[in-house]
Amino acid sequence: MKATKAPIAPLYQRVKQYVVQKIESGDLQPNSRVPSENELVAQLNVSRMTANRALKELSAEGILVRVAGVGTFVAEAQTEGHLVDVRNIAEEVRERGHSYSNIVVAHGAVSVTPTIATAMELEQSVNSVFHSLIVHLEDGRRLQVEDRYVNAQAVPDYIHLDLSEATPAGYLLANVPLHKVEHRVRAAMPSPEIQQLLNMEDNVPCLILDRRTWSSGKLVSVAHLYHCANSFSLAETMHPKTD
Amino acid sequence: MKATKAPIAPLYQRVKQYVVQKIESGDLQPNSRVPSENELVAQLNVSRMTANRALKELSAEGILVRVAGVGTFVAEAQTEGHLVDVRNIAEEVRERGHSYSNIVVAHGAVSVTPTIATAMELEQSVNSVFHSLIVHLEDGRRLQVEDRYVNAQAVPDYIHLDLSEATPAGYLLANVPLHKVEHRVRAAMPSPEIQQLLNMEDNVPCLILDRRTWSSGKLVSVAHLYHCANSFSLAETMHPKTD
DNA sequence: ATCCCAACCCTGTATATACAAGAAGCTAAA
DNA sequence: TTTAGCTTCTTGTATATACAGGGTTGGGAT
Repeated sequence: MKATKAPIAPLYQRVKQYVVQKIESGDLQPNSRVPSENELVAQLNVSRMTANRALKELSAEGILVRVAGVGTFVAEAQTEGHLVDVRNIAEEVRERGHSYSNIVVAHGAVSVTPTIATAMELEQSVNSVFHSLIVHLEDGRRLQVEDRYVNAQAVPDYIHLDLSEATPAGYLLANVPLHKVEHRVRAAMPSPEIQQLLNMEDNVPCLILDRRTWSSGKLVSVAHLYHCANSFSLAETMHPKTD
Repeated sequence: MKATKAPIAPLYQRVKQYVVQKIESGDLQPNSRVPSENELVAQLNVSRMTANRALKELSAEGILVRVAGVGTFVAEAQTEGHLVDVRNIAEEVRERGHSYSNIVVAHGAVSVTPTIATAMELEQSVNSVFHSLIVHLEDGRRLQVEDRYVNAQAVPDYIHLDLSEATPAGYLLANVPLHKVEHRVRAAMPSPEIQQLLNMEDNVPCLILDRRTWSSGKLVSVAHLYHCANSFSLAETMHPKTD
């Protein structure tokens, strides 16, 4: 064909976008059938190879599932986090091309309990820490509950953070040099509160990432990040050096 | 009746293999230039589109880096601190000063199901893989259930492994060079079989580590490692570089 | 000597075409 | 009724062709 004047984005990317739009708008639900290559050819006036590339890449990205001889379908939402990185969840979501939003359940100072004091390596004289409880959403879907405690001595301005503008992780990464990080991954059944915040069905476990960060030898923050195990896993691929 | 066909991998995969071999053999070092699309056309007698697909996919996998107008180069090997080591569980237990033992539930060849074929990236001609199901014990306590599938073509001697003497991970680490590892951590409720093998109470989730290993571009083994979430978690501490 | 431009090689994108193979449904034969 | 085969739709692979645009290099004009 003679089309293609000054394409802002490559054609195959616009085809991808066309399909993604239909998914994100709710027009196409998980497991529903997406247009076949030949249907995209007819609808969008592109060649089959271009439609093939678009669907193939969306399949490689885990957005779609293709079955030879049957068709192409919307994949079950299954988010994959990174094992190693200390990342800002808002950035991760946006990098996947999705929209980020959050719900702030709590954000203020709380008095120290023995459990908190131990986890945060606090001295006896400290009797107050900051606490935030936030639900992070990806395309409106409840992805993560962040239950975070912050050392008020180390980051006194944390309490003034506007959580509609920034995430705790983003703020801390930008304002406190990171000297040591401890990660722990565990599984557990959700408490009723967590279950409700994540909209989880009964009898489904949580995958929990506990993260503690230090700066200049002082513990800065403890975060418990809860995810519904049905729709979240942590993954990484590495290429070891050949010995 | 089917006509006699060569049960071989698609051409673009063989081109990928051709390039990966050169890298893993040390023939091509990081940052060195790999054959251009047109050079592959001449060397392998394939079309440029096929060479393009091979290089494009290797680029997407992080093996190569492509620069328009310049060429294609071997990517720097990424080796950083990882949450999950590829370790031998028997060694880990003994390093903790405890006694290691195991129960072999199954060890033999099984026929390939579609699920297995997909997970193991098997070609259609392959209809049998090795399978082991082992319970690993630490001081008599059931620590981990290892549900492992091994590519029989890649490691034909695996089936003769004496599991009372060695673990699958130990054997594979010692006998197959490791070129790529994929880890996935997830949580799920145990199947009745897993629950029984781990002696788990009701309503307790599993923490599951899925590990896939490749050598010379071929998938060698898929392992599902099940742990009782009440008594197991994954942890790591790291010291980030100060930027 | 310096600067500009044309030639050339590289990757990136787009199309038309072709055949193979998987899956499902319909039809006709047993 | 059951079964075997045919048709048709789907994805998967492979090729030839074309043009666009980035990057390098070298030659020629100034």
